[in-house]
Amino acid sequence: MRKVPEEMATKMMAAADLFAERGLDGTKTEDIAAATGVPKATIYYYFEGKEEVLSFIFSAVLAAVGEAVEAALRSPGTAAERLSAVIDAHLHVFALHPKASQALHFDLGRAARLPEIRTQTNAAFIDPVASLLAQGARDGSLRAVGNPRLTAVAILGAVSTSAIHVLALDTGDPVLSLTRVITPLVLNGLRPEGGNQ
Amino acid sequence: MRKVPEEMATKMMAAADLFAERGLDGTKTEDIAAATGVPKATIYYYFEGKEEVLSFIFSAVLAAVGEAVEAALRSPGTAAERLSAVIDAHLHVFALHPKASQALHFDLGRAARLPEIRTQTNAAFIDPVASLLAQGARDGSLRAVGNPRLTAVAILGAVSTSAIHVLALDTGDPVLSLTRVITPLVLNGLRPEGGNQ
DNA sequence: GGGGACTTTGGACTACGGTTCCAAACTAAC
DNA sequence: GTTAGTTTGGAACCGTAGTCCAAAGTCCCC
Repeated sequence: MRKVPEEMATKMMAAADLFAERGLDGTKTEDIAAATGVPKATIYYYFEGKEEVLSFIFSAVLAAVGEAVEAALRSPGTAAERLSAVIDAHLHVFALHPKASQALHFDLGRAARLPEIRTQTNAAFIDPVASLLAQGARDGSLRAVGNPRLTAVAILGAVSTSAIHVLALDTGDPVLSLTRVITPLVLNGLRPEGGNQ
Repeated sequence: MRKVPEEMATKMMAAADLFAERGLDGTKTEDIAAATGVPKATIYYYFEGKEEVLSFIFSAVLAAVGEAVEAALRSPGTAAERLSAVIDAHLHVFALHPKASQALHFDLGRAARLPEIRTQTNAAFIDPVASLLAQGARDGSLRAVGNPRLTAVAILGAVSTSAIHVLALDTGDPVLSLTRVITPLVLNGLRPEGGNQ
């Protein structure tokens, strides 16, 4: 993949709508060209194919998740409080890029087979949350768990599955309100023995 | 879709491996024919195309989930205990049909666009769990939650995302051992106010 | 202001694979 | 033994992802 210029990158994000609506294979390269205003030949000049366009969009979303999560990690407070901030940050990205997020979730198989996407998912969410869980065990704000990484994956699953669910239902429910469902579930779930909040 | 005879149905399940490995589009109809031993023309006699083969397999898995969950629902005990049984039952299905489950998760987009699959997911998991949560609030074994349905979706997400994660990593970890990660997370997360287990 | 390197684009073309079609053989029922 | 349904190989059709190319445009350096 050639280095994608700023303007091209912006235009390409319009393809997220198509991918979210119809999936990668339901989307013709011509459609991408039409939706983004970038002619097919030009798309192929920059990308190896439509799968690479998809992964380009995914990368952008994952970068946004990564930044949001990182900022939340640096917020003040106990590990438990920061975990709650991370969940909110994650939900914010869904709210900000609903179509791209849906595309990411729906073409998960495609995505998961791309190594950079996999490492980016780890780096953006799983690693930070896993280490946060370890910190929580140390500072006493969270219960120690047997497998922090798997626990992080479970949290990721809970957040993203329900966010996608809400986006797909498309009742006007703001995704952010999910925090009222998820955060107590997770924080109580990881509440230190005997503790109460 | 014509009524699929028993033997054909059994053979077709072999296609799950392909779908899990390469996804629907990475799988050629010829490959399906080769893997199942059913010639292409015969496949087209019974199914409208490969997407219908996929959805046939998904339906089978979801039916298995539905049965397992229903059995768990009928087990004795408080709602909390039955919720724990439901999670185990769900994990059992992943352990029993790993490839088909992976295919289901990876080609989720395809699946989610098929109305029967969507209703089957609701019927097999979301509805029962949501009503279990309501029961738990009544029998006092679980905290009352604002939105039982969304909470059920979050639980579903936690279970399936981490199960897929374990299956994909393909370290010999048995999927069933996930119960030690998920069940405490969920049950503590839904523990009634002030209660301890 | 001319030349080289890179970018942009239209349009023709290729190749692959999903799907359709068909006709011959087979099976089962009555 | 006739009819209805099934099974299959093989050929054909067709849409579309991806390739190729050549003409034009842009940018920068001298």
